[in-house]
Amino acid sequence: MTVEQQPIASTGASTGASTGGLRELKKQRTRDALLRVALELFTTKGYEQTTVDEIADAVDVSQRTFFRYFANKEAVVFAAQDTVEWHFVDALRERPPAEGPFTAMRRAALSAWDSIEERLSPVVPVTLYMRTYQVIESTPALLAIHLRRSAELEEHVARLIAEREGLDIDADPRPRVAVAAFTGVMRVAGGLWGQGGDPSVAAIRELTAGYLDHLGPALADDWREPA
Amino acid sequence: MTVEQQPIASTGASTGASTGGLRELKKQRTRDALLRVALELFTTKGYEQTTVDEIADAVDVSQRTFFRYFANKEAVVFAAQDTVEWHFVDALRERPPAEGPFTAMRRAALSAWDSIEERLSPVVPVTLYMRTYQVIESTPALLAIHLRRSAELEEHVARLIAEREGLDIDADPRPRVAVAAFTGVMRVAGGLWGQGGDPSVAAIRELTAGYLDHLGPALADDWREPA
DNA sequence: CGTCAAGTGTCAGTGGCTGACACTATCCTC
DNA sequence: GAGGATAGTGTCAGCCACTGACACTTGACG
Repeated sequence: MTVEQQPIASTGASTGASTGGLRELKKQRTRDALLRVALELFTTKGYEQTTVDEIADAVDVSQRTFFRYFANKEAVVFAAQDTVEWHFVDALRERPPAEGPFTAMRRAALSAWDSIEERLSPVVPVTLYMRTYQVIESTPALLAIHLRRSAELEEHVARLIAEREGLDIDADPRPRVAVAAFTGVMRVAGGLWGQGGDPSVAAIRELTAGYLDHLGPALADDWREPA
Repeated sequence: MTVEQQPIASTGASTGASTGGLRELKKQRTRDALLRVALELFTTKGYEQTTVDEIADAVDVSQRTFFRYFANKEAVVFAAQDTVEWHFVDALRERPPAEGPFTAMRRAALSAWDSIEERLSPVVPVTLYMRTYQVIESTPALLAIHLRRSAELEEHVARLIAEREGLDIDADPRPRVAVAAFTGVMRVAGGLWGQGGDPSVAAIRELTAGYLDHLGPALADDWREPA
């Protein structure tokens, strides 16, 4: 699985090209190679079954070098996830101020899924990301970290919502509470999608939309009316 | 910090005494000693600054023995948390069927805090547990695991709610959605309590109650009315 | 071209965790 | 109460993630 250095010109954008020095370019290539090889290995033989040595060997660098590019083994897994999450935040920032908080979050999530491909593919093929997400959901150690990262994102989003509504986040509990409820539902959808059989973007988009619709009814204390 | 074996009679209940053989008793004592020494060290010098060797040495057993009692270093931390969580589940089971799902969860949480002391103190002093919880909230690695455990608990609670309401959990999304929103809010309260200055049971109880009250208003899309 | 700095490999070491195996202590039976 | 079955423990060797130190190589730039 060795990844040979390709001719300089053909590198496809990648993360953030910065200035075009040869040094910078090689770094970019190494990072890309490590990222893709790692995800490929994780999705085929499993996260815990893959050692850092294997990844490094496949890219012909030392283990030490791997750790200079990624703070730890998990960091590789969440490199793509990071892009996806910021994509959602960006989408939320673009919602018109007239929309209420919940509507804004809902529409941001859906529109983010619609345009995820363009944003993600320079970093990593979308299908590889999808498979990676399934690995996250099914590997306890990764799921744990994913949830903590989600909690951090949640805090970030709560501040954004507070700002939107012109509220002091430490005085008014509603931003955090609303966001907590929202991301709670998102997580349920994500979890079920991870177990379900359809690993497409469309599938998670629809699942998300459906579950969000049930939040209002679910909080009513009387469930005699069917969902 | 060596913990010497006390005379047989004076052992205070502990986890689950089972039959009174000498073997069993020694095991119980070792486990207890490991648990308390570990929590004491974690809360004083920090989780990551404490090595398993230190804990084992303090109890005069080998590192290997530590790992025979606890699957890993984290398991010690969550031994007490486990008791607390099951206490909530038990409280939920005791709510009258007439109560709606959300009301039942809310009251179960509050009543669980009211009676946590009796349930917890045989395992570990309550103040030690409180300090441990703060360690969890402030140690990224532990927070991650805590969140994953919460997600598991959440699934369990969702099944309970579905059962209560006579619903098929795979057909009706409301149980999972309601529980996700509920525990999302609980988590926000827990997080803020961890940062705040008052490490008492009363403090988290009140914080929880207050935040749950805001869930309804927070989901309304119009926040012009103050909370 | 030569100097400087950035990037890399090697090495040694720490900490969490596991399997194997021999040893010791309780238990249970005769 | 001796003696064998069995549970629990210590020791040892080893894997893997990760880190600091240091020497070496290679692109950057005057």
